[in-house]
Amino acid sequence: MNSRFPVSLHILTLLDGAKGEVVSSDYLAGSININPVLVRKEIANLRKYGFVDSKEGKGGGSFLAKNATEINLGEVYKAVKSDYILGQNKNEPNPKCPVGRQINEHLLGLYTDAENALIAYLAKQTLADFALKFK
Amino acid sequence: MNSRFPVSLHILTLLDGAKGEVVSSDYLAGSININPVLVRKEIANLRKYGFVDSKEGKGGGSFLAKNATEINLGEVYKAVKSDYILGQNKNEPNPKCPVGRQINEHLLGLYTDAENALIAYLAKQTLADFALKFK
DNA sequence: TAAACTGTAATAAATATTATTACAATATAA
DNA sequence: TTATATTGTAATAATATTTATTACAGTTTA
Repeated sequence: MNSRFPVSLHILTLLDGAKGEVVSSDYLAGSININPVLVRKEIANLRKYGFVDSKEGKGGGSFLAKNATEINLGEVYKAVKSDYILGQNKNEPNPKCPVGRQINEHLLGLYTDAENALIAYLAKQTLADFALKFK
Repeated sequence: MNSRFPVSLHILTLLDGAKGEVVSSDYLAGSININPVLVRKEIANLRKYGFVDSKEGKGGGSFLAKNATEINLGEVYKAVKSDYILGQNKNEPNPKCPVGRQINEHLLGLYTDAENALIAYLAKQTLADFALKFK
């Protein structure tokens, strides 16, 4: 499991706290304690999903492109997800076995529904709600 | 993300199909298409949780220790889970930053609730329900 | 007592993740 | 107009995780 969700949420929380001021990838990386290049990559993704925008050049950095009340955690999850939520076997199961032949199809159905249940839960909370927990 | 959940569910589905007959780790591994040693490790875990039992020696193998209607997929998930559901940053966030200092605590709260939502969904389905999908 | 298994440890190989280096492009401001 | 601070991104290296393999002792059966 990678750390893209917590890293993205950390970035978004910091940007929310900055109230429109731009924040550099170095500053963000310093709070998260990861390499700034990873932060910039993650920001590229958040930008792609319309959550943030960035300004290049000296004095540049990133800022929220939407109000924190308009970003829910289900959307953030969808923006970073890559793996199957409950894992996958990379090898092809045995097609000669009735279970092997059909399991991926049935796992996919299960995963789709399970992920929707998770997203529904996450979608109840906005970035604003999350950021409010910080004192 | 590892493949422990799909591997465990595959094993359990095969054992359900075997109707009490013992199934060898070699046979299970052949259907899943993974190494038999991994199957035996995963079976050791399923045994620890009381889902299966095994018989050593020639003609040995594993079998369900409970009725498939008494095993729900939420329990299976709990038996194999190791990672935080939405990932974790292994490096310690910056304690000098208010967000860095508190984020793990707030992520933990979020993850606990999110995982409970996922488990609640999975718990609605038994192994028997899942196995019934196979023709 | 040979054969077919499980259980498990140790190690190797493969894959995935994260970190680092490097540098072009961009914007600011002295 | 030029030095500086930044983003964007590619390439590579380092680290961590996952999976596979090898090896073998112990168990049970026939």
